[in-house]
Amino acid sequence: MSNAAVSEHQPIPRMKSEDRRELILEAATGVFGQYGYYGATTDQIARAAGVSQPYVVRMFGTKERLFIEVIERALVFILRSFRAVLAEGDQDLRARLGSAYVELLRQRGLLLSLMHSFVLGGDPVIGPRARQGFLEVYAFLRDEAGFGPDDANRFLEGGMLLNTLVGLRMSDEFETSDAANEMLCAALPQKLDLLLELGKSQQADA
Amino acid sequence: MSNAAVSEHQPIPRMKSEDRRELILEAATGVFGQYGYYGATTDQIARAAGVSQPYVVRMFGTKERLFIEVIERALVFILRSFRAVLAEGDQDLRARLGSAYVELLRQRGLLLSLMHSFVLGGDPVIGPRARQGFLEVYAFLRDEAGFGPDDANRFLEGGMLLNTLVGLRMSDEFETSDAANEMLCAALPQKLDLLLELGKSQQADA
DNA sequence: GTAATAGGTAATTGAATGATTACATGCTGA
DNA sequence: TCAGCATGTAATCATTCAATTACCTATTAC
Repeated sequence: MSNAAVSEHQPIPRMKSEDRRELILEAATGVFGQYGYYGATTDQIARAAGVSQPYVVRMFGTKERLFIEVIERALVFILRSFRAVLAEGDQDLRARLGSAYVELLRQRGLLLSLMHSFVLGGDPVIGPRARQGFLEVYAFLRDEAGFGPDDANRFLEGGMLLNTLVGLRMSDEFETSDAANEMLCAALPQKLDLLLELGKSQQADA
Repeated sequence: MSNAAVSEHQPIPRMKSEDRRELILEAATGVFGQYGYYGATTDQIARAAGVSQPYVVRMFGTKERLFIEVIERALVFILRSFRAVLAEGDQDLRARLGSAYVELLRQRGLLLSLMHSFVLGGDPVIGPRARQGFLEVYAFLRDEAGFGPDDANRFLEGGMLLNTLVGLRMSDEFETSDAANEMLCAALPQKLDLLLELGKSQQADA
């Protein structure tokens, strides 16, 4: 064995808390997306972010506040992504917004964390934020994208089915069930490849 | 105070376990629908059913098995309700099935328990059951109701948005938010009254 | 250089919760 | 009528988990 510099006490570098915050939010988005608000633990999130459990709690105060930050951040991502689409012109807007929505699946857990918040609308803290977030998206579609009530509704319907199919991991059945195959093809006219690809990579994780 | 018959030891009547089972499943459907699989506790369910917590666990073995039974029972309700619609003729089938689906909201927590199972598709036990249930509904639409892939998809899209709006308790904002008002009107062409009515009664519960 | 501050963790705690055990009592058939 | 089974509960256990405390060490400002 080399004896050089073995016990040299080299300092462990530290990150700016703002960066660490972002890492934790990203990890939390993934874990909340998979297990939901109650099912996810601060310890799982901490490990996914590579920090200790107390650090997570200290940085966000409570698990509840962390979850709120996760869904508010998710909403910012969605609206930013939608506005970018809008800035590129208004041809085929519906399809391009849909496409942008599907692309958000790349941010692991983002749409699913939101979905979990949507089904907890009865919660006194989470509920109001979740409703507000949903209504912000609706307001975007109506006021910025120029959709009428029916088009906005159609768009949201498609989004919620997509979220559900992703939550269900329906892509797992793509090859084993004809019905699943057909349903996924109908639900994702384009972008099916993206869903399948992400499905495989997350199987590898687990 | 009257002294008559005070300590008369009158027996506490007992229920057949099959009936009790049904009571518990109904209570569990409501509690799981509100809090989700992880958020609901066996104690809450027991209290809602008017029995002790150990009784719930003993009857179903584990909380997980209880949840599985809840979602399988929910699916039976849905398909029974859909088949009843089918038996009444095939005019306006889409609208009548949609109407029957909304009526299922009367069974408190039924659609929401399912929705919670859908977003836990990554769970090794819940996931497969949830996917199977969803695919059964799809198979009904295609094979029994005679929908094509696109119509079936449209139907499911509408269903998932309805589930989401119910989970969000969006009806709470019906009077306070123009956007919510408009969205709900677009999403539930008929049957809006039912949603609002149920929303009020469940506010009274809480 | 050296306080002071910021970025972190190990150890622990207190409450919640699913599950188990032991026990009590109503019901039913021979 | 009474033995055996079914219906049910009180008490408790073992675990998990969010939160707290106490402490350590980079980094930074002066």
